[in-house]
This record gives sequence, structure tokens and C-alpha cells, in this order.
Amino acid sequence: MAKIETPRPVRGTQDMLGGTPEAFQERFAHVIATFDRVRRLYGFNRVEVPVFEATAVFARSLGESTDVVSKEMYTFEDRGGDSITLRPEFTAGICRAYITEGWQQYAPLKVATHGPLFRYERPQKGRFRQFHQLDAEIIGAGEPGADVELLVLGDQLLRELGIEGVTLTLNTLGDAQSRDAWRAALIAHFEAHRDQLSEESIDRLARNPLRILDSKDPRDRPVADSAPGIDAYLTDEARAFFEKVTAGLDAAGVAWERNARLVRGLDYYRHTAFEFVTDRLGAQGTVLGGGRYDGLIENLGGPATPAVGWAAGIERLAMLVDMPERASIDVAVIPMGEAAEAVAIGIIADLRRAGIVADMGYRGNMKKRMQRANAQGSRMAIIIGDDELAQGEVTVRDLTDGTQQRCKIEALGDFPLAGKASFVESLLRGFDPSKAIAN
RNA sequence: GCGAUCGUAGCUCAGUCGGUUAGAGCGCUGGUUUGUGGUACCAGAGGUCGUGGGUUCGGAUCCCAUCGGUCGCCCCA
Repeated sequence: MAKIETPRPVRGTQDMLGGTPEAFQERFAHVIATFDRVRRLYGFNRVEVPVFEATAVFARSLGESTDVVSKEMYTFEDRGGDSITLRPEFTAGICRAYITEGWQQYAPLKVATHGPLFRYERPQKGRFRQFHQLDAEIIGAGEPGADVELLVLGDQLLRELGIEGVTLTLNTLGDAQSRDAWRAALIAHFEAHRDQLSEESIDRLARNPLRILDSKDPRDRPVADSAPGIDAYLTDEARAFFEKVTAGLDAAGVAWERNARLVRGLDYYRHTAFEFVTDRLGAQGTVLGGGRYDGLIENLGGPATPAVGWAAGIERLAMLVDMPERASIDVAVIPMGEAAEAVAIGIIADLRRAGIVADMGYRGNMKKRMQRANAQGSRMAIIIGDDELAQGEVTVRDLTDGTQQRCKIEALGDFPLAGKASFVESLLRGFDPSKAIAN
């Protein structure tokens, strides 16, 4: 008989198990929990949007032409023949919902979400094909105050996660007029120094000239660094907008650095562009990034609507947060024999109902069960054997120092372990022995 | 799409100028201790050396191909 071959996990996906020494799942969960708590402080409501959308949602928002749309999305035909795409980002889907669900009535809308995203890319450090992001958006607010609020939110999130060594880099792309003028000047500059550019950047010049500015190729750096900055091309309005954003950050006490080379490829980006970056993640330094996308909702067929938002990679943040404490249990219940097990089921049910973290093995002799209790980090063991049972008692053992004592089952709720009354009291407060005995 | 690098036990890895039965630590199972863990000691199970082909008397080791992991380039919504 042929050996059954186990299907391999799909490239770029990951499995996370809680309770392991790496505690990656715990760190992942901690990032989400922190985000959920902090976003509430800023009045962002949770929004749920589908994991897949009509392909047009992303194709229009990203611009049909790009590599991103043609090569890097998970697109398939469903049984009805419709082209469907697994979401590669949150923003487009949220904007689609804003239009189709009539959420204009709630504008300005402050929403947050998190969940899986899918991109068909080559996996590497901090890049997966199914990955997860946190996302925060403000739709229907054209004021710089929205940009500031979002940035302060991002800053507080990173602080509360305890992530060190991240800097906020900030730039403005100006309004449409500023942006077009700057872009033209950049193209002129790069054309003039075409012979000094790398082959890749010569290609970029035709495709996406702004990207030459953040090229990693050392051959490009001199030309990129001497390229004109946007400041000379900013309209008065655009300059005033950026000044209000930076003034707001200063007022909120958020540190930032100007990065005049920070750009966005797509045309609908306006004004603020930002990235919180670190050098601790290899080639993927951006931990949280976003900007203002005033043109996007129109691209999707909606009314002209200003909006700004950011997204942050949960895996990347999880790699940077400190190891959380491993979950441990308070009490291990250890019955010896069937009669004891029946009583133990009652006791452990009441412990758990009282909010005490308790566990009981399905099998094993006493030694096995004690070993397991220890491996789980249990602070206490409640041992129920024939001797105890005969007298309506249990043995309560403190696993931190090995002391133990007998106790009537009825008295378990206020069992006084010598020298540790308060500990035991808090542990077993609320325990109802009458229910345990009833069982 | 391109490049580099690595695939040996459940995990982390040693072993390669080609040479008998492929090793360690951790984990797992059992025992020292038929009702007492965390330390210690003893024993045991577990491996088509990623896969396929080639060179050779002989391949975990050398060559080719292929699949997979990792890291980087491209791209980055």
C-alpha cells in the first residue's frame, strides 16, 4: 500500500501554536489586544469587511497597470464566473463599503480593523503570502487634524507595545498641483542624469519615477540624493497643511523625522505620507505605514472624499515585542482512582467557575500528573486519593515550596495553608464546596 | 521573475579529503520512587540522512536534476 503523502502547507503561510517557548502566538495576540484597547481610546469603531471582494475593487484602487495587480494578487474565478480577489489590503474594501453601505452618513468615519491579507509574493523575513495587519482609517475628513490623530494613535500603539528603536519618518506629497510640478521636475532631473542610473532605475524612470528616490542601489544614491525636494514646489495650501500636521505632532509630543525621499507610487496619494521604521527586521523595515489618499474613493466611483489611514504588520510587530509571560495555571487537580475523579470533576468545575485557572489530566498515575502540573507551571496541586476521600478531605500541596496539608473539602474555599493564608484565600475565593460535594 | 544559502530523530544540531551496526542534547516512554513534581541516575523507542538519477567495489558525504525552507533583489497597495 502506498504511503499517504501529507499535503504540505502552502508557501508563505504559517501555523502558530500557543504555549511554546517562542510564544509567537502569544506575542501575535498581544499585538492585537493592545491595538484593540488603544484604538478605543481614540474613538475608532471596529469595522468588519469581507476577506474577498470583486477584483475591480482592488484593480481600480491600485490602478490597472501595476505589477501589483497583474502579478501579486490572489485572483480567481468563482463558480458563477465572477473574478474574485482575496484582499491584499484593507483600505480599498473599506472604501467600497463606505460607498455601497451609505456610510457617508457617519462621516467623518473613524474605523479600525485587523485580520488576514493575501499577496502572491516571494516569502522572506517579515513577508508572507497570508499575513496580518492592523488598520486604522479616517474617511471624510480633509483636515490635518485627522492625520495628526492617526499618527499619535500609531505612536501610542508602538509605545504601549514597548517597541524600541522605531522612528516616525514623515513626508508630504503636496496637493495635486504640487505633486505634478514636483514629479515633472524629478523626471527632468533623472533624465538629465540618466547615464548615471542603474538599469533598474532607468526602467523605473518610465514606470514609476518617484521610486528612484528610495532606491537601494548605491549607484543611484548620488543622483537620487541630489534630486530636487518637494518643498520648492509646494503650493501655499499644501505647505500650510504639512505645517499643521507637524505642529500637531509637536503639540502631542510625538517625535518625527522629515524624510524628503519617502514617496508613494500611486496617484491618489496626497499630502501626508509616513512610515514608522526600524532596522531590526532586515529588508522589511516598515512596521507601520500610511498616508492620505484623497483621490481613492473617487477612483472607486464614489464622491470626492478625503481620507487618511495606516496599516501595520502584526507579524512584524510580534517579532519586536518582548516575550510575554507564559500562561500558567493556578491549580492542578490530581485524582487517584475513579471515585476520586468524580469528586475532582466537581471541584475543578467550581474552581473554574470561580475564575481560577485549573487543569486536570485525562490519564496517568500520580507521578505523571505531578510532572504535568509542574510543566504547566501550576502553583498548587489538589490531590484526592482514597485516604482523603474516606475522610471527605483533599491534600493541598504548594508546588512552589513543596509544603502540603490536608483539608476538608467543605473548607477548601478558605483553606489556611500555613504561612500563606492570603495566597490560598485569593486563589480559592468563591469556591463553593457544596456543589463539589453534590457531585 | 532573479540570486545566495541550507535540507540528517518530534525539536536544535554534530558527523563529509567517500569506508563496517549514522551520533549528541532536549523532548517522549519506562524504571530507581505500586500515592508526590521541579534536581539526579539508569534503560528504551524513534532516522527510506528532502526526493530522483549519476559516478564508484562502496554515497548522509562527490556530480546533476527536482522539491522545500531561509535570506536578499525586484515589487511593496
